[in-house]
Amino acid sequence: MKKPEFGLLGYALLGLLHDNPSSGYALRKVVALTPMSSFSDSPGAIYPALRRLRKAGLIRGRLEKSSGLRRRQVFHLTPAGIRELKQWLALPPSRDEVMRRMDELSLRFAFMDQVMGKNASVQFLRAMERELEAYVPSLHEYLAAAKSQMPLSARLALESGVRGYETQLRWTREALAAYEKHK
Amino acid sequence: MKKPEFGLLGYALLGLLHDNPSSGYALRKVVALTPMSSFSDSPGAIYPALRRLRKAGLIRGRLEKSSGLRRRQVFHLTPAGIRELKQWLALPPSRDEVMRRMDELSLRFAFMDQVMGKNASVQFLRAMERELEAYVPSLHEYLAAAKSQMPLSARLALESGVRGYETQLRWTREALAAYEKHK
DNA sequence: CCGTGCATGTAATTCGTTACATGATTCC
DNA sequence: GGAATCATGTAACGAATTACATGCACGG
Repeated sequence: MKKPEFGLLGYALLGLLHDNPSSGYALRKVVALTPMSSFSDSPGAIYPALRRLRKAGLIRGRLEKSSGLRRRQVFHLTPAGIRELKQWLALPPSRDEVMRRMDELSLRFAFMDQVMGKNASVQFLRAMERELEAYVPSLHEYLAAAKSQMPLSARLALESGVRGYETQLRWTREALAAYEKHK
Repeated sequence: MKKPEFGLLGYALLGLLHDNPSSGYALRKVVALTPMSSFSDSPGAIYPALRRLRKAGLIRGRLEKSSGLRRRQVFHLTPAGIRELKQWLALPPSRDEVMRRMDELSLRFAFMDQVMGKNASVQFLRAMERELEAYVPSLHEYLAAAKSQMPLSARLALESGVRGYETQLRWTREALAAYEKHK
């Protein structure tokens, strides 16, 4: 009996619903109109994802007839949904995530303060700092070893990736400083 | 009659095969051991992708019995494969790609010098610079308008994204400078 | 009465993932 | 003889994409 998994989109929706119970249509607009646009706002993505969450008992919908329009359903988290969201947010950033799924880490962190509190945010940032501090030097090593045999554009593309991780590390440290000052 | 599409992985494989005809196993190792690890190196990803490319006539395999091991197949691009690769590489970076698919742009650029020549690389970078110059200010606007209502971690997560695009823009300019000097 | 915006959904297809299966060779 | 490495593949499943379908209400 394996634990069911909900995609990144599923968790994104849980996070959005935690603070603002919303209809599917409203969620689509949030995804489309904010810098969450790495997700698809197509109905074929959002509505099936909501149905999966509902079937798993993580969200419940209230039908609203009031506003003269077509019936719409406002979803909110159930206690099980809150538990699932917190469990996901509590995962510390792993090496693998830092290397290949920074987008998921950003998403987790974005919800962190509201759902888990500032202490959890600081823990999260510290773990991310550790992983990045280990990963960035290994990228530099690879680059130093490989650069001489690469065409210019390939080398530059690789350097662009390394820059990204360095920027992320700098950001992590500044974010930690922001929490320090905030206390 | 719609033009068939090959996934990002398909084009990655075409790009790798352009300079180094390789077996599926060798391609898996390249994906696993270099910073191309955003792709999956699982056989369930690589082999079906190769079969699709072969069926479309973009690659051909030569069976090698020589080395005592199990029979292995070394793939190389056909003329149609080279055409398809070039057509993909010739696409100028669009606004949408800059916003949500920077990974694909990096991949295109990595193969650019070898397959299309340095002039194409410069054209590509100039277009990317234009798109980023238009996009970054709009992100700043959004951030300025929204930041006051956001919890700290959400604001910081958003700022991390903006930093990423700024870094990318700086990199683009430096890359252009590198090509200037190279001439 | 027609287009636009609000609002929800399904169908076909494609692709990736995990897990499994197979087979040959070399090293210990 | 058994583990590790080379090498290729399939099957079941899950999830996203595009495209289509539906229905209500309001403004011009």
